[in-house]
Amino acid sequence: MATANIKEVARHAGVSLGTVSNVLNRPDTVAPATRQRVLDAISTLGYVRNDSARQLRAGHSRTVAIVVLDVANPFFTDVVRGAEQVVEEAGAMLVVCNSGEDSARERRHLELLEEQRVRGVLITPVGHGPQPNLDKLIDRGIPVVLVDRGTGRANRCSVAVDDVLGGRLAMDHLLDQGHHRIAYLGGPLSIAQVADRHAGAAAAIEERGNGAELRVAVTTNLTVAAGRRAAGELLALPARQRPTAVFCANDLIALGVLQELTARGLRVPADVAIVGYDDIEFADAAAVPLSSVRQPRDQLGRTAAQLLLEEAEPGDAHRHRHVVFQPELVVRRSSDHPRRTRR
Amino acid sequence: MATANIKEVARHAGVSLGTVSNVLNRPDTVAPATRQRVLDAISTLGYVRNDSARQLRAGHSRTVAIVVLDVANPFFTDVVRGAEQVVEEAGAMLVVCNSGEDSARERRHLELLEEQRVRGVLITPVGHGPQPNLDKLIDRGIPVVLVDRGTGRANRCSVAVDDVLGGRLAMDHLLDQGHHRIAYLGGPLSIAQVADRHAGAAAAIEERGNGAELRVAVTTNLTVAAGRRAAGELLALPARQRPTAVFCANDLIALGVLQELTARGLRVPADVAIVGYDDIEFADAAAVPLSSVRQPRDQLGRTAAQLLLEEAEPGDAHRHRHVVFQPELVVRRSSDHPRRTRR
DNA sequence: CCGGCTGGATGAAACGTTTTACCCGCTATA
DNA sequence: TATAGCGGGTAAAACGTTTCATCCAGCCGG
Repeated sequence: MATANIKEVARHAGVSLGTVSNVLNRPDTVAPATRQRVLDAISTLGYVRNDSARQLRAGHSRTVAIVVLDVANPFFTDVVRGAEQVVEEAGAMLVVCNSGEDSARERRHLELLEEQRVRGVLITPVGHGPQPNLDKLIDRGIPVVLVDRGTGRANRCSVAVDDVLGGRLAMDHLLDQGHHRIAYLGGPLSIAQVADRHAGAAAAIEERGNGAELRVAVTTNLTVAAGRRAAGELLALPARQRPTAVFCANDLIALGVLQELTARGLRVPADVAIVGYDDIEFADAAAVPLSSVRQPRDQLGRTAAQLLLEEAEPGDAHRHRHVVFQPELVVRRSSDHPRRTRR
Repeated sequence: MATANIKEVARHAGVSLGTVSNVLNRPDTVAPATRQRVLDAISTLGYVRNDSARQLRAGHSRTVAIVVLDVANPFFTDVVRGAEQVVEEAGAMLVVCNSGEDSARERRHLELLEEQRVRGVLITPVGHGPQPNLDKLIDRGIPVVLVDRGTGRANRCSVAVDDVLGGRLAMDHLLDQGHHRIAYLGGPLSIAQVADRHAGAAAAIEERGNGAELRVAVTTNLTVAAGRRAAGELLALPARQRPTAVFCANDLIALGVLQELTARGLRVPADVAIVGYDDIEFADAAAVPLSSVRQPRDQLGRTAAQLLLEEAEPGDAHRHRHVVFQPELVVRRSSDHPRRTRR
């Protein structure tokens, strides 16, 4: 069932091969009558363009790749959706590759993508070190845009969200509500995001905390179970040292805290207020809807894709840009309970 | 920076173009000395195979596509991970396409994939009707495997999970625990999965319920909020008509039920037992860990990919198969509380 | 010494497009 | 009337592989 090719279409329509190509690519340059004959031939033969041949001629494909650390992570799925939208509008195709935090798989993907002569690559690289693979791609003239990683590099564009600002927003809100003893829960601090969010929180309290105190409890990871444990430790403190508000490095921790506090008979937000981070889908559906810092994830993807397509555009010199988005605080019941200020 | 091609490599190594190709594809047929010369040339020139040309010659690509209804849905992300594994082991590449439940986008994806001459397509089609697009692909000789949909078709393979059995498992478990008044919560019934799970539950109670009663509450959708509302309605019943156990069509509903019951002062599982469906990540992390029916999602993906690759294998006639997996009940605290049987 | 075989290498064809240079007949303009 | 321009079309080259038929040199058995 060898699929019909352009030559057969031409023969069938009684025109030359070039004309068929014109019908396909520049329909307005061919007379309506012939155009119709060609279209008829195409449909009766069930002709389908052969993209390999097309790419071979063009020198590059019309696909853009995105390499994510984990396809199952909601952060990345949203980024993918955003990127997808832009890429498809541009008539290209987005292929999603999963490195699974494994740099060997990442490298293998990049090699395959290079063989395919992809138009460009959006990527959140594994790790934070130097990236010879990516440099190689860039040397070859394949545009690369970094997603949520290492904003500084000169030879590529990047998009990211300002985690320091996110920490600041959360803390400002808690201070506004009149809290004075506040805890930051999350870890390990080797994760850049965890450290940045803490830095923002610390800065806010320094600048306008008016003597408020920030207690940091480092967790081993960012899970619900870790949140429960951390909450348990807070509860072990004597009542008047106990924080009246906690800011968690992500929503999973926050949900764990919420569960443990509730189970031990404390009321949220009356006894303890909680603010999470990421605004995952469950934040709104929690027993007490969770305040959280939301990142514009799909916009991250959209912008990354736009930068990439812009860079891939032939012709005019492209200047690399580093776009930083601002997160946004979503206040829900878990922290919506002003306290009378007592000092 | 036009990338070096095979001809330049040949010139650089002082051999013919065909020899380079042999080094790449059948290294053992070329003498060690020349082979080494060629490899050196390849590395000094930074040569990278051009996949378009290769595909053009071969007539088809080495990629397999999976078209899912929603990239962000954990069900599909797990299926993708499973498929990915198998496909990559076979040296091919998996591209993930997202139809977003939109049949126009689905069609567009299939068209593009056909232009790319993909090796095969794994797909959960939008809707349940006839699928002219897929039939067209199959006519062209491109293997298609259906995922979690319409098991019966003769001209393609399929993989699915037995939802009727899943309903049965849940209900058997609740009956085993001594429950007599049980509710099934979920909807709309137009969703095949919701209907099948109910059918299984109803069959179980019919066969061995010994007079037990199944009350069905149809919800408008499968969300936490719907679960809360449904739970509220159950609570409105007079205490002795109130079910002592609920089986929910998915975990979101179940979580909603859990929240509402807890908020109204009922204990789970002492007052009301709950069983969910899907075993999402949060099931285990809920305030009361949730019993749930688990589907072998990644195995679904793995098997689908295997069937596809088998069918794509040239040569021997392939017989289409329909593989049905059995779900598994995971018992956690939310239903682990035997009642003394009173009649 | 010859015929046949073999390991190793070669050259050219073929895959299906897109693009470029070119051609033809016609009309409008100087 | 010569010329330029134009709409509509054609032929052929080029893209980078893979494969297949061919070739060559050396070797072995007879």
